[in-house]
Amino acid sequence: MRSQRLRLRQLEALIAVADHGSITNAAAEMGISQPAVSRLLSDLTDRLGFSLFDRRKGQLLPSQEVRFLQPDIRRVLELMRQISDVSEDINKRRAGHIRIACLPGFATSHLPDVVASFLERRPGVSMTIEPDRPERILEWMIGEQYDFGVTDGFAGHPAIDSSNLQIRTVCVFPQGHRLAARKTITPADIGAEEIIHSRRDSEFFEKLHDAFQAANVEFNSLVEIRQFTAACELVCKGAGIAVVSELDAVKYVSQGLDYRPFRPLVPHTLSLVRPITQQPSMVTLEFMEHFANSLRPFQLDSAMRR
Amino acid sequence: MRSQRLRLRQLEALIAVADHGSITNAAAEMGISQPAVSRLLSDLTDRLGFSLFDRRKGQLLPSQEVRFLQPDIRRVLELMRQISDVSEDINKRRAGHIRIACLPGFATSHLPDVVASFLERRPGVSMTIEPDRPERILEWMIGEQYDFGVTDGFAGHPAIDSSNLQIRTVCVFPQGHRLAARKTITPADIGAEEIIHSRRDSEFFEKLHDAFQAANVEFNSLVEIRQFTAACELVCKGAGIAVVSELDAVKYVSQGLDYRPFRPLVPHTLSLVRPITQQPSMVTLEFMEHFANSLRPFQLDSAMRR
DNA sequence: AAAAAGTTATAACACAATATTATATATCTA
DNA sequence: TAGATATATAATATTGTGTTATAACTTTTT
Repeated sequence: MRSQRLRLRQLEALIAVADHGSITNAAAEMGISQPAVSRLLSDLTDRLGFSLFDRRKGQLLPSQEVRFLQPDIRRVLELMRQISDVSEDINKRRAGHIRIACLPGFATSHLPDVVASFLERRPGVSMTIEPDRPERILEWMIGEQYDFGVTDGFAGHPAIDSSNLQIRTVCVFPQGHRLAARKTITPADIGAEEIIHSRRDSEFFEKLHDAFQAANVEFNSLVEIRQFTAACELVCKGAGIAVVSELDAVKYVSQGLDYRPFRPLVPHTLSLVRPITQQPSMVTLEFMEHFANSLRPFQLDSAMRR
Repeated sequence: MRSQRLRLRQLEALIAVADHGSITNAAAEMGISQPAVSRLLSDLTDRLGFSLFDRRKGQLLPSQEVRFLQPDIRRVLELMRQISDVSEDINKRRAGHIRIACLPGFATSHLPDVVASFLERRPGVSMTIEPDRPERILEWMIGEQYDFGVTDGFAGHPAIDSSNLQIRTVCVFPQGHRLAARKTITPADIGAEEIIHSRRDSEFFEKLHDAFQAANVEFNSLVEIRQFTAACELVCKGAGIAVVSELDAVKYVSQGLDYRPFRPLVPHTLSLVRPITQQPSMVTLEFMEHFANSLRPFQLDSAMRR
């Protein structure tokens, strides 16, 4: 016995000869010498135990046995080529899969644009986007079910790597509202209005409420809601006014919303999270950077914060 | 760059490590030394251009990128194993495909038994059986659409390798018929009966008719039919009597048919044919032998012919 | 039927891949 | 930090894959 294991090179030679009718042509096609192919085939014949070709007027035709095996062999070669191609794509960041968990509001407002612009230049890359509540997002990070998450008011967890971003907030009101006359809006300006706001147990509500107390203005609560986008919807309908992240506000301008900066600064804290244990794939890293960049225009940078 | 082409061995190592959590275990599983696996992986890393594993508390976990490629890689390895297995099966005559063309009568009478007993001991071997007219069977042989054919009255063709078998013929009649009293049956015994016989342009009809003429007995034609099996059906129903191959006659005993040898000897010539240009596969050769053997009990051997 | 042309097999050898053992280095566990 | 365990590196043997040169065989041509 000359050879033990079935070698890929032998199968390549087999197919090349089957496709080109002679060892000489196959060798030319493979870019190697004729004796090399000759030996690959003789080794393969030893290994398989049956003759591979019938010679008919100068042409080598695959034997019945080879014809029986051919489909599988071609599939192997095709798959090897594919693995090679895909791994190259991975290096060019043109293949891969990213699993994102985010707040429901994000999934419908800011994220789609970011994802679309990211995927546009990366054919072959796919994503899973799962919108859910903050607690669930954290669970998913800990369980490594997702590669990247966007949540808010994240307190920290040993299994989660996070970075917090301060997002500018604005007061939103229907277009043509009396508040449009002001350049910035303070609690005192709002006193009379009914307010649509986030949950009372949220970090953002607390900070906002503190601002009203500090200004000695009554906080006139109308609706308590989970998502900024829902607040914007209600404001559009004329139900009241709200203080939301600028990120969400800009999406509603076309739907009849107007807004002005809110003072004092009460930023909304967004948390970008990922499993700490797992090394993120290179596309994921790239996406996280892309996402962070997309938020920069809305970020409260330290220069402005004072 | 250390390695050019993607090597099968590297992929095997990758999967072994992914499955066993450490290089040491993977090496044990593969039956090679730990440094060997270590190098395979380092070469593969160079080749692919991204890191393959994340180390987490002593365990090597496949990176996101590897997880993305894993399904394809496993499929390749699975296919290689399969090709190896199937080629071994081919050697044991436990895999392969045989395409048979035969006369319609054969497909329903003798062939099924032969095929069944052949396939029984050869799991993995499959067959195509195509019943058709003799002319079509020859076309198929010439066109190498089929591996093996059974026909009758074959005259010879340069592209077809054939062997002719003389099959004993018998006179068939319903059970309890007056002819049952005789040991052998001659044209003279049949004179009064109405005869169901094969087509007038067939070689067998000609020989049979000659026998009647030689005995100076009128040939009392009732029905002309293509297949012996159909003749037997009619004889069972009491329509008349016939001279058919013993091969077919035996199948109808349980359906009320009786038979006696016919004299003079008018054998039915069966032709086993195959494409001459194509080397038959080993299973095909084996089947042809098996088939020829199955006919031996019905064959007119030279000792009896005189 | 012999010569010419073309194809394939074999021999001798070079180099790369794949394995080995021995050993250094890193990592985990207690 | 020490000891145990896992991995990487070095030196080297073996085998797979390639080369060129040449012999043997087929097919075609004369």
